[in-house]
Amino acid sequence: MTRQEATPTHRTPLNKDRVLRAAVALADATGIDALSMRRLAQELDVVPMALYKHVANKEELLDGMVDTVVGEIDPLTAGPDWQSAVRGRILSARRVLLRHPWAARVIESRTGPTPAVLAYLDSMAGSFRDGGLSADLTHHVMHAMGSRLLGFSQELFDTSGPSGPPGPELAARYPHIAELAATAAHDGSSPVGGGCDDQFEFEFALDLLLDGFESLRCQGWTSARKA
Amino acid sequence: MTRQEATPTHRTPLNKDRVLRAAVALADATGIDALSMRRLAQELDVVPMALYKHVANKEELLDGMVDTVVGEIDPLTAGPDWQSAVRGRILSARRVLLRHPWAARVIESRTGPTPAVLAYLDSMAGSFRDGGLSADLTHHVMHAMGSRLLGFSQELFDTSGPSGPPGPELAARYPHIAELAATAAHDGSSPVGGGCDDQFEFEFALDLLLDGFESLRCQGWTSARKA
DNA sequence: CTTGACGAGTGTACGCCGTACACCTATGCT
DNA sequence: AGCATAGGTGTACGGCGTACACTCGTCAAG
Repeated sequence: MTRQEATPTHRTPLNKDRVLRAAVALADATGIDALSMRRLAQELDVVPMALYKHVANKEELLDGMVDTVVGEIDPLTAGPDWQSAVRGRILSARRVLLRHPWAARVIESRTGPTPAVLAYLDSMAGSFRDGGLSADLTHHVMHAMGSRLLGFSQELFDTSGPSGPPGPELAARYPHIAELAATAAHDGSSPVGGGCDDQFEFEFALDLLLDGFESLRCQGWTSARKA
Repeated sequence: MTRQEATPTHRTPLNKDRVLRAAVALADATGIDALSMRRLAQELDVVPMALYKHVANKEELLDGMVDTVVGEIDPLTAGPDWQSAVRGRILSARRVLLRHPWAARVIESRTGPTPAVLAYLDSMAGSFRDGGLSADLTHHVMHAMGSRLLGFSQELFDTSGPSGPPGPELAARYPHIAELAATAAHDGSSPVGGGCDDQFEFEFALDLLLDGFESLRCQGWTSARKA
């Protein structure tokens, strides 16, 4: 009985890809805070230290997770103009980020770009250049877009908090915020932006920026700063 | 010898304010990752658990730190038009955030707004309203500004990384990024945005947005979405 | 067939973290 | 004088990331 082909003592062996995908799934299911090396190992029926044969440390695990989700963004699709091409890709990125709510915060926490992110940003820069923006303008435009390039704006505060009714004393202390909440409440909302149509807000800012870029391009904008 | 007035066995007693200010100082000096309850207690010559008489837990400590730095933002100053008033206040916020580099990430990590942040946002909303923007437009405008309202855009990646020379193979793989880096390199830069003039990039996006808002206001913009 | 290198998974252990809980002690009011 | 209270202490627990030494199955070379 040296062979144990029938007995399931042999699990399919680990590899970096399985580790990363399990990590993404675990973060999707239980939130990024609950993702520890120990919990992840447990999920893979393995002892914690086994993970370290496939990722150097937790930072590298997080980097890999970022690359995994960035890899889910749709490739470029041609559009009638540069703006709609960029717009479509960014909205695809947004859909990906909405599938993985933890990803935005993890991306922000990385200190350096990972290969998949670099590739994505590179192709984005290419879209701007192809659209006729100068290298100079493209540079500033990429900065101006910031994390919106990756499909999210940091919402400043959790838009779906359990914040109850505004309360009159709060309205007295923060009258303008109360007013905004009231206008948004027409389609179901809570005090500081809860219940807003996030998708609308995202596209509002995105289009404002894209329109601004196009207008700068038309007028041959160039940065006025000199050496 | 029941009195020990001469002996310095009595340290000036702790209070929430001293704790918060020590925490801010420690984070400024050693970075947010090095800020632990134990290190902070040590800094205050106190046993770790003593801190919990003044803050409920670490989350509340971080909330208090956020309020402390937000409180450093200059109050509103009147300007010739609403845009310069808003612009000035935001640039003040930016200066504060640059003094406390850890603050942006901590603010992003809070799940709900703290009182000082609410007060700040409220007065910002008031500036937009006073400038003639409708409550509706003000709402979307606040969202569009996102964290820029508080003086920072998430730079997507550390702009001052130790990333060495671009390297030709990197330029081959990411040609557009290399091109942007090259144009930025005219005033000292590194590959992915390192060495850029962050202040310029920030104001570029800020002004683009403010100009867009003003133009929407002039044309009496109203959100097209209906019930 | 033996051997030995090697890659994958294991087990133990260390030092850090946040914090619950019981305790002490000086202060100040009744 | 008695006592409640607020502020600081000490101990302890469970969780974290991970260094380090190990075992064991596989497979190529001799």
